[in-house]
Amino acid sequence: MQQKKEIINKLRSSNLRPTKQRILIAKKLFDRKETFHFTAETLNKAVNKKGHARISLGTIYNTVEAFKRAGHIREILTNNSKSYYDTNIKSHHHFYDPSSKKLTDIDYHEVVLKKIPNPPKGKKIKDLELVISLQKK
Amino acid sequence: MQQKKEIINKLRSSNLRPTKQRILIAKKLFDRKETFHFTAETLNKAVNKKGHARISLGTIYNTVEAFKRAGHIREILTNNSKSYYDTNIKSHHHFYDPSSKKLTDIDYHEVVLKKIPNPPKGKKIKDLELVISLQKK
DNA sequence: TACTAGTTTAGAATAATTATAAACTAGCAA
DNA sequence: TTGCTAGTTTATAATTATTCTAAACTAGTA
Ligand SMILES: [Mn+2]
Ligand SMILES: [Mn+2]
Ligand SMILES: [Zn+2]
Ligand SMILES: [Zn+2]
Repeated sequence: MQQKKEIINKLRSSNLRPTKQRILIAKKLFDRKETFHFTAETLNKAVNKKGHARISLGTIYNTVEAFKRAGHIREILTNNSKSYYDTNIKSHHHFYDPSSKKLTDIDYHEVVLKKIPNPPKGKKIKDLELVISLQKK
Repeated sequence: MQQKKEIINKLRSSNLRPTKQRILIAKKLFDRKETFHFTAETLNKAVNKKGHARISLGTIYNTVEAFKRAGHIREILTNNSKSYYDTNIKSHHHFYDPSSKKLTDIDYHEVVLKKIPNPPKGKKIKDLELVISLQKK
């Protein structure tokens, strides 16, 4: 759970002015216990609930991109037409349920890779993501 | 390397009429030594080179979808805005180089998973894809 | 050869995202 | 405190990838 102060610091530390909109979006994203997996659309819905000042969709996109560049969120692999983002920025894996289009975290240590191939010449591994797609049993 | 006959059989066996367009696309896709990773756009370019009868982009999309449904190609995980497809339909993994946006196959046996988590209740694993993103060393 | 269901096509429609440019505001300085 | 300005937000237009539509075409069969 992140206080407003912390959120403002987080924004300042990444050279993002703590505007009303960014603070509200950051609260929605980071002021929660569990990891949040979202798209621009779901974030927009979450943020533009009754009782809040309305935030334009443009700002949703701008802010998601800014938070991503700043490393506060990461984009997840899917083969959906929409981009999916994750408030869990640690390297980790996912279950993907195509029927609900929902992602679930798998902790990095829940997966043990006994053997992986060497990266091609001149390249090193930046990240390693496993997606386990599910189906009805 | 697939002969025209084989290609026609492949189409027939999946209830796809072997039209001029489908045969040409299938040749481009399957009549080659290595795995082919492509998007609708790259396939369209490959197929609509000089010397060939022109195939509409609509047909490219229709055919890719039909081949995918028939199991002749599979869609790959990326976080690109375009859909990526693969002529390698065996379960396998990929290196992804964000700078070139190119995928490279990793044979299934090049990766050994020593431990994976149990799928949630009522679900089983349909597929398991690992993507290793690369960066300059 | 003629029929018909399936296919192709150009073009329109849709969906997600990005660009534009005018109005607004956070942070700083006079 | 006020004014300035660079950064930000917003509505709206533009772009990009993909899907839809419906008319023209054709593979397979009778
Ligand atoms: Mn994708
Ligand atoms: Mn994606
Ligand atoms: Zn996650
Ligand atoms: Zn592959």
